[in-house]
Amino acid sequence: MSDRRTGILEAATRVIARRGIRGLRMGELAAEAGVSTALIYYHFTDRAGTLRRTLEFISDRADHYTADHCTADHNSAGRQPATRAADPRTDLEQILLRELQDTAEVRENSTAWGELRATAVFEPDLREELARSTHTWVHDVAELLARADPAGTAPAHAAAAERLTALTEGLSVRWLSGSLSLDHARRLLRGAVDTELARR
Amino acid sequence: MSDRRTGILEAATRVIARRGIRGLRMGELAAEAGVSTALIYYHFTDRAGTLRRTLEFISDRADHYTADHCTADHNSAGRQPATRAADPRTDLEQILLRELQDTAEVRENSTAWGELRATAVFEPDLREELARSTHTWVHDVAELLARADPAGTAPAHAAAAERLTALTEGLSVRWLSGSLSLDHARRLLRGAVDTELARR
DNA sequence: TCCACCGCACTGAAAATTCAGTCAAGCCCC
DNA sequence: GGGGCTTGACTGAATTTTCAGTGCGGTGGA
Repeated sequence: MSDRRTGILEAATRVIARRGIRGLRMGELAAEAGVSTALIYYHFTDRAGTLRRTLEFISDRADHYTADHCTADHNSAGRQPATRAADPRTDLEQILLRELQDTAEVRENSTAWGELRATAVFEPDLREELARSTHTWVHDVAELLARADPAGTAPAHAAAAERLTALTEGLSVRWLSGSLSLDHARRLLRGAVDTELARR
Repeated sequence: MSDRRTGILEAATRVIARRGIRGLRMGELAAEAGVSTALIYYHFTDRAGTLRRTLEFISDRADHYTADHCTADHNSAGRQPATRAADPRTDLEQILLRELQDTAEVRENSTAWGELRATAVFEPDLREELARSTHTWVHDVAELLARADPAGTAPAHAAAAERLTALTEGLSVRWLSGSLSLDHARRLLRGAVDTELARR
C-alpha cells in the first residue's frame, strides 16, 4: 500500500497467483497495480528484474509464514503469531495446516510459492533464494518437532521436518491442481504428523 | 523412434523438460525433432493441440512408470517390470525411488510431470487427465502397501499411499529445483516408507 | 498419382522495451 | 522570497522483438 514499488510487488504477487510466473504480462501487471508499464521499467529495469524482485518479495513474505518463533516481530506482512497455545504437537499441525486453507491470502501465497518452485527447475538463479527460504521453514518445523518429541534425536527431527514440509508442498500443489480436495489434503497432513510422531 | 508423430512427441517431452511447457517454442520443437515446423502443424493442427497430445503422452508414458502390476505389457515406453523379487516393502521402495534417479530419462519424465502439475494449477483443462494419472499411481502404491502390511485396513493403505506419492512429488521437485541433493531425497523417502510401515 | 514431408518467406498479433516529455519537490543563490 | 536548476517519479505513445501460424512450390518414394 505504502509506496508504489511495494504496490507493484504486491500486484505482481496477485497476478502470479492468477496467471503464473510465465503467464505474467507486464501490461496486466501495470493495470493490476494501477500504474503505467513504463513505471515498472523505471523501477525494475526489465521483466526479469521485476520477476526477481517479486520472487524475493514472495519468499520473504512467505518465509512460509513461519514468523512465529520467539523473536517477536518480523516484517511488514507479519502473520499472526501462530496462536501459540496448546501443546507443541498442535502448534506443529497448525503451522503446516496454515498452508492448506481456502482463503485468498493462503491461496495466493501457495500458488505463488508453487510457481517459484516450478520455475526454479528451469532457472538456476532462483535456486539459492528458494533453498534459503525452504531451509528456514524446515528448521522451524524441526524445532517444533523437537519440542513435541524431546526424546528423539536432532537428525531424526531434521529428517521428519524435511518430510513433513515436502509433503505439505506436495499436497498443496495437488490441491491447487485439483487432484485433491482441501479437506482430504488436511486430513492426510494430520495423519502424517501423527505418523511421524508415532501415535497410532 | 518409429513414426514421425511419436518422434515429435518425444522431442516435445525433451523440450518441455528443458524449457518448461510455457517455454516450449514451436521452432525449437521442430529443430529438436528434426522436422519442419509445418509438419508439426500438419500433424497436430496448432500449439495447443501439440501440447495436449504431448501431455497425454507424458502422463501415459509415465503413468508414473507403474507399469508393473500383473498385467504384462503396457505401451511402447515400457519400463522394466519392477525387478519384482524381494518382499513387497522392497518393491514399494523401488517403485517410489524410481522417481528419484539421475538418469536422463527419469529427469526428463519427472521434470515434465512437474510442469504438468504446475501448469494444471492455471489450466483446468489439464486437471482431469492429471487426476486420473495420479489416481492410478496412488492405487498401485496402495496395493503394494496392502501386500507389505496385510494387517492394515484398506483406507489406511489408501491414505498412506497418497502421502507417499505426494511426498515423492514434493521431494522430486525439491531435488529438481536444487533444494535437495538426490541422495538426501532418496534417504528421506526411504525413511518415510519405514515410518509409514512403522518399523522403528 | 498421392502422401508425407521439406524449406522458407511471410503475416499478424501480442508482448516487451524505449522514448520524449510532464509534474512536483527540493535547493541554492541573489 | 522568488526565479532558475536539478532530480526523481511518472505517463502515453511509439518502436522493436518474438512468436504462432500460413501458403506454396517442390521432392522422393510407394
